[in-house]
Amino acid sequence: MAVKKTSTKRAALRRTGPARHKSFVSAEQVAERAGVSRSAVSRTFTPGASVSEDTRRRVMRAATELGYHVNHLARGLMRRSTGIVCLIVADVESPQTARMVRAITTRLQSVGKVAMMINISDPRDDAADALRQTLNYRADATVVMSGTPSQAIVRSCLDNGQRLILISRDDKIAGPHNIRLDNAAAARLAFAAFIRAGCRRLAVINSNLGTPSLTAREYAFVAQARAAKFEVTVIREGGMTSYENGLIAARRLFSAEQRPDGVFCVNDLLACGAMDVARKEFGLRVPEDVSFIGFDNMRQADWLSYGLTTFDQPVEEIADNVAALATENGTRRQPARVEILPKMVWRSSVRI
Amino acid sequence: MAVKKTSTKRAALRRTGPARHKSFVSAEQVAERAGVSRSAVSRTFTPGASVSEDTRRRVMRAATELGYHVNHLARGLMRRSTGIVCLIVADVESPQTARMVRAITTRLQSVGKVAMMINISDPRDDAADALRQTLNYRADATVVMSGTPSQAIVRSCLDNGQRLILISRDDKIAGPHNIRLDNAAAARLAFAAFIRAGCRRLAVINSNLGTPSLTAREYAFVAQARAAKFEVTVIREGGMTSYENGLIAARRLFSAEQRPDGVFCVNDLLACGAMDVARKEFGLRVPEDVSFIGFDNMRQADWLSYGLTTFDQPVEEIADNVAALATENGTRRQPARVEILPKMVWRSSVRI
DNA sequence: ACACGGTTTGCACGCGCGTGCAATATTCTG
DNA sequence: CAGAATATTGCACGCGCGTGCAAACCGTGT
Repeated sequence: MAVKKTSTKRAALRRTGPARHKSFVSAEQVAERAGVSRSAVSRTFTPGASVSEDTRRRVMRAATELGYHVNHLARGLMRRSTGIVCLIVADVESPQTARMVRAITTRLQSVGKVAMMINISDPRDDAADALRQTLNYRADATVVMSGTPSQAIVRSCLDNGQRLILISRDDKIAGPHNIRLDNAAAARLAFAAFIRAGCRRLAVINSNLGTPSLTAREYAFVAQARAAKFEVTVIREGGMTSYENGLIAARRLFSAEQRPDGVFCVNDLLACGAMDVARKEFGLRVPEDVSFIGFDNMRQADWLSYGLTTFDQPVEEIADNVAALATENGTRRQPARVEILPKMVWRSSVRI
Repeated sequence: MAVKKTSTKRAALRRTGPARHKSFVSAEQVAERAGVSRSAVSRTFTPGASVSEDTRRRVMRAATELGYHVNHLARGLMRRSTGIVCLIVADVESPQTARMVRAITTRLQSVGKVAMMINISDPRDDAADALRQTLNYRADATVVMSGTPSQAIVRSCLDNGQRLILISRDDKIAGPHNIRLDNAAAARLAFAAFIRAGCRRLAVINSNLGTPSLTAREYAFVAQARAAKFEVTVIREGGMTSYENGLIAARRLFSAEQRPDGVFCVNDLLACGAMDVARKEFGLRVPEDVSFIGFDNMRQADWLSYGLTTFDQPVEEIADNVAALATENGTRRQPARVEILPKMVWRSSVRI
């Protein structure tokens, strides 16, 4: 009884106290108004708990009248799970990344999670600061889409029981789940497509970023071509795989004596830039004079001005995997390794 | 002394107990290892608190050894602020939205906040579910970039003392902060530009979305043109202001007997679609045969294939305002009303 | 030796919530 | 109608943390 009294006093104090600062409604205030114990309020908002229909109604009424909303932070303190999933990303503005973010956040919401987004400025960053944030907010899982986390911080996440999902991080890091694309296989398909189209002077456009997955595309293409006794010009331009660097790279490429007739770009942004230079600045026709193949299948690849043949990153499938890994509860022995073969999307930038 | 003992026992139990489930390290475990009280640990991680250099070092050592990370959720329970800012968005994949999201999340991080992203499926949604999430996580502030929140849920947020920032929501909602663009002024500038270019047959391309800001652009343009005795064709196509709807709208527009020679598109995506159709499907030259003006200044507007004259949404300035409003602590009497005049960006899609 | 001012430390409480346990209310069975 | 079985409720504790308060400590001056 004494306890009840003090609690009532506290609640009353909050409403009329000197602080007067607007504050969130607590379960205790709802309980007081509904004339029940605080437990009853908790149980009303806990699916499967034992509450009579009568008290549930009274609680709900009081809750809506007061504008009560369960505090997920406090709830996360009790339950094992906070419902938060962190997304670590370097370039949300890039069309492909945005596409992936959309797919993942939407999918996560549909399984009752909420996405927290953490930007890192440099894709080559080790993302340590970002992962620390992740730990600070006790995220159920962390999805790393950019950056190459160091072994130390990865260990820290894993030791704390946090699920870690790496997307397209081809580095050899032990522990976390991994979702990757078969970049090499795609690059070999690209080479085959150029040969079938009759291309003889091949080129690759990449950036100096040095991300493993981008490098894998370049290397596999070059290796396959060299094995078939083809010359390949490799151009790496700038620090990001941006449209602008595609422009610059193409200018260098087409200013050379021997102009290539088949250009593999490690992503679509570079490809769009390169195609624009080929057409607007060198008067070349695509695909008659030069063929292009990109990677990602970003929305713009399908625009009339480009019609870019490319490889689709199946973002929905990736999102499904992320959601599954983020919500699974049974502790598995082995980290998952999902490998997806990107499908080639034929458009009009390669001769047939 | 007795209390100390039980707490020690608890900590020991956690490490070797039967649960064996990996769990996060708590301040108590750090305290035990460092041989200090838990308060000392708290104070070590609280800037400005009184801790001697000696204990601070010992705490830090124990913390890194154990892999301790302050639980921001529990901290948010005590402090007034959780550090979370919610972003409510409908179409993260749209280039302009992605651009804004990048600017805002980056800016928020630089002032010590972290962004939580909530997707809503339909921009016409009232975003009630999303705002409830916001309240559940006790976000310090909520930024609404899409959707038109109903007065009821807005009230609920405000009553709970949550800051609410609306971006480009021109609806008349009382209470929240508002950051908007002067759409009407921009539209009038567009009209003036067309006239100076010698355009006589004007048109507007819009969607059926009916978002107030989009509608404002259309209406202001039409009103200005009518006032100057010009005919204006208005085409509204589809439910979203997408590239694809730009294609469809332009096909209708240029199939008419009287082809327009100046087209104002309420955003850049529509404009790119429309330009592509004009050039590829109707063989028109831009800007010789027809001029285009868009809105947003998304990255693609500057691509060689488009060179679109448009109005810049100053995302950095908007992000600055958001960060300022999200962090201010003094309770202000009046909600802020920021109005920004978008600057015209001249490229090559309008004759000069 | 003592007093005094300043710094550091530990205790204890509360933030808002979920949940095991025992007490109580309700329904069912014979 | 008694007694058992079940459904509901309240109590009390703990989740991990910040912080006011008083005790303990340290150095200096007399």
